[in-house]
Amino acid sequence: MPTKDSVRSAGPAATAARRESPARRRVLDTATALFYAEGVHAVGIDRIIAEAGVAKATFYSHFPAKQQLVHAYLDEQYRGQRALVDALAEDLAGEPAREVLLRIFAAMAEYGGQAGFRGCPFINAAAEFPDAAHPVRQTVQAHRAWFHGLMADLLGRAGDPHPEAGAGILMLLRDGLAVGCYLDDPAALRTVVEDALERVLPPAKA
Amino acid sequence: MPTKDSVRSAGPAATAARRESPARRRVLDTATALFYAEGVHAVGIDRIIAEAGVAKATFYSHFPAKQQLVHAYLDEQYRGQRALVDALAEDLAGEPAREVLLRIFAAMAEYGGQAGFRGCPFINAAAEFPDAAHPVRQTVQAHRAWFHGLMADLLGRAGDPHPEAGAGILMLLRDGLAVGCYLDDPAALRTVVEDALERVLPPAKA
DNA sequence: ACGATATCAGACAGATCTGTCTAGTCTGCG
DNA sequence: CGCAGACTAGACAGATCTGTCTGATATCGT
Repeated sequence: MPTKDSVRSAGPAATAARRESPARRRVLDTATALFYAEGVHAVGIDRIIAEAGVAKATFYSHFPAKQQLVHAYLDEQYRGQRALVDALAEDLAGEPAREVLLRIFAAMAEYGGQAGFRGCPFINAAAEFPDAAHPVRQTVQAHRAWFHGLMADLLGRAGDPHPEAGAGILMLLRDGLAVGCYLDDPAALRTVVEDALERVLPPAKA
Repeated sequence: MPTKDSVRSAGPAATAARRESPARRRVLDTATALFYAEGVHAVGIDRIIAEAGVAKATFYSHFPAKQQLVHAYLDEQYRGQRALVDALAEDLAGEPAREVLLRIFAAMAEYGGQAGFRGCPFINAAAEFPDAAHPVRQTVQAHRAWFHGLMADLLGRAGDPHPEAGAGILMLLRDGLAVGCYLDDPAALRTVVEDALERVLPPAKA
């Protein structure tokens, strides 16, 4: 059996499995923390490379420009959120879909209560990128489309007669929850969102 | 009867009635358009004074620093939104409170569908200012407290048994509506938010 | 006419930003 | 050993940003 390294440029699988440079990872981790905590435009390359402990030339060998780093940051957030929620849904595969929805929102509310929570990275990034055609905005769209689809799917399985309409409402609640956990009291929002879901979701099967 | 100008430093009324410098107004109008459309950090002073047709010294004679301009921008947004919504509520003084709520949300959804809509200026500004103690963030808080209070008040008058709980939900819907009108399809959201309100609000009196 | 005030045009300083480039170091593999 | 690739340190260019300052011009009340 060949080691990963012995398989070189032998197809897409090899490409995907290629180990990530530690310098690149450090840069992306640092950028993720800073971009999220302070905003994309407020954080300069110099600061990222200083805090990541990476030389400038190294940075530019991994990312052609800052824009690509921003895009990589958001893309990773998208993949990460998806993986997290998908894992949660898989854990609850036996539960009724309505319960899965409740748990997803509960998880989001709990996450929004953690120290350092600063809202939804996609909403925040969209605020800084007005051009809807920008790659950053396209990742935001991808994230929204995924979440909307997931909501519609779960609503359908929960017996909602109009899953698409309901998904729109759950999207409102999701965005409101993210914003509210940043700007208002996250602890209070936990019960608020529970209450909202009770009013919005189709009643649990008797 | 004295003219406005003949009354000088004769009390708070005179101060409030003092005419605004046209240059200052031009600066604030230009800044409002640019900050909202492109974000605060993305727009520099040079650009604002160029597009406002104002000299740099003039700008700095009216605003000690950019921060004050940003604050003035948000403050004016806050006052403007309040005035608009209060005027709407006054127009509908005869209507039941439930109807007033529906109309407020309908107005917001319609506003969010206009070309150039780029989300809620307060949410967007908050995304760019991480420090909760910053004056900008305090204006954001003031706006949120006002809207939350208005919602609770109207819900109370609409016969909701738990107006505070309901106001939290309406806050979720408001934030979600603003974000959604920016990032999704505003036309579709009009019916979505109507639908959500029907599920959330206490039923209309028979 | 005169003085106060507002405004304009633009140079300037100092910081910071992005991105390029040079030159040297370290590491692992054949 | 010898070489290739990844990395480091930091100078540098060119743009841009905030904020200050000088000096000229226009307006307006008295």
